[in-house]
Amino acid sequence: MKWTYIEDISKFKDKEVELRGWVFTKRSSGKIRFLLIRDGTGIIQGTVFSSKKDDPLFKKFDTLTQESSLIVRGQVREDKRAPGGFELTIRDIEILQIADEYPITPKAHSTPFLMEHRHLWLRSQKQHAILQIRTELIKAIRDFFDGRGFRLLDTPILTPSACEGTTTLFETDYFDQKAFLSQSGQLYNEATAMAFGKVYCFGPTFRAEKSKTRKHLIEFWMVEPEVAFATLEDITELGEDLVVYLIERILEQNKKELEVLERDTKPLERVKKPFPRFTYDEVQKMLKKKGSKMEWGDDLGAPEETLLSEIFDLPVCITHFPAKIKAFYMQPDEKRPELVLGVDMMASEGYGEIIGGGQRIHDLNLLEKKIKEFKLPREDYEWYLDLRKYGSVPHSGFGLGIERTLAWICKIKHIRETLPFPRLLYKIYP
RNA sequence: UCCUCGGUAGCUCAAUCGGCAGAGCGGGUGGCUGUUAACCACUAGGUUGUAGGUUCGAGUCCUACCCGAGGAGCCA
Repeated sequence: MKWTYIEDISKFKDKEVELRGWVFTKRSSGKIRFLLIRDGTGIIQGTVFSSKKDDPLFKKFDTLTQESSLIVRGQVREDKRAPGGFELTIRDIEILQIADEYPITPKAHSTPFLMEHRHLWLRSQKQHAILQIRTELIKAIRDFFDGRGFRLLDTPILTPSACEGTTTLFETDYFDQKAFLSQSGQLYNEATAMAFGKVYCFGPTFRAEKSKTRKHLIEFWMVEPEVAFATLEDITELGEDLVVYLIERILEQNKKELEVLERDTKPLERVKKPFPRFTYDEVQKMLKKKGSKMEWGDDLGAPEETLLSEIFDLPVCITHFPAKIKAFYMQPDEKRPELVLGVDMMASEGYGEIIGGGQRIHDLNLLEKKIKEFKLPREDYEWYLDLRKYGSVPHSGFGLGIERTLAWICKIKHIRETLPFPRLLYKIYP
């Protein structure tokens, strides 16, 4: 008999199949019993009928507990009464293991309890749907960049120095030296961009920041493109194209999952180019008018992000930030040197910043000056300065946070559900 | 790191003014031929986060600590 996955079940109408999976739930009603089987690709209801009370199949059924592993064989039938439209008439049950009393019941549980059982929570429908979208999102990101001729060139996770600040870095031993877990692949990306033209890296990022909010993770994933010769304008457009493409792909490929999550897809369907685009000056004035306490020179806080998404129902791009609130490598605006050519993209529906990037300094003298101003150890940046000595060109890039993007697409409250095993402030179990 | 709230059965919660620690779900047993978080009956299940204090008496009041949640700052 053919081993079949539940997602392919519609191809086997009226055929005998073998399913391998786990007990999702079961119900019994005298001489008919219902078994909901999940195999990772879907859930199907199996039925056992018998006129005999002591039928051996009933006896087997009765020993099954939630999440017991098994192999079932039977005939696929179309049945409108069954969730999913197809049902399995069970002929045989082969038990692999009878599960202990399963901690996650079909009733309500608190988040702390579920997080303690994250390794099991992954089997629940909603969590399964989110992570299913995650795998599609990652595939879509790869397809977007690969389709545009970008080269995937991953940057190191162990790095000899801080890219930006040192307070938020995880430190570890590297033989007799110190090493830090990467906070961004950007500086290395700039080197590979000068070698390959347009590149991206996709990997985990580590921030020892003691932030405890629904938008923060200690370990998160980021895709970072970097393009030689690109300006702020070019890179902003690339960011828009990427986000539009990702939303389209998920809407196409993950209808079932979005339904499980009860996600209203209308706000996502609206995500088309061009996004509203403003300079920092304009945004600061606009928000001030709406009651924000943000002064010129302040970064946007959580209340400002909420306010922005109340005004616009599309993601918003903000450019030309005060140099003081951005990183040392940001290219200053020619007309107003107190500003830098950075761009942040705020997701709609209050999800906040998903993209941060901009144009990088390509002038050697200016970069040297900035390194001094930011009191960075020059010896750590010699290789980075080399990029400005040997054929320097204007170039730009950005980073897109995978988990924040996914939280927005799924419209879930907390970012911790967007990856299989989130690392949160002080929390590293399981 | 700061502010706020919380910790009672395996889980989710209740317990009036300080006065016998309870319910639903889950588990077990039995019943039911179409269940959808099935239903009905019975049943077992407790060091009330930890340590100390006040009191005739503390789940409840006080002190310290531990753990968790929400929010802020910072960021993607």
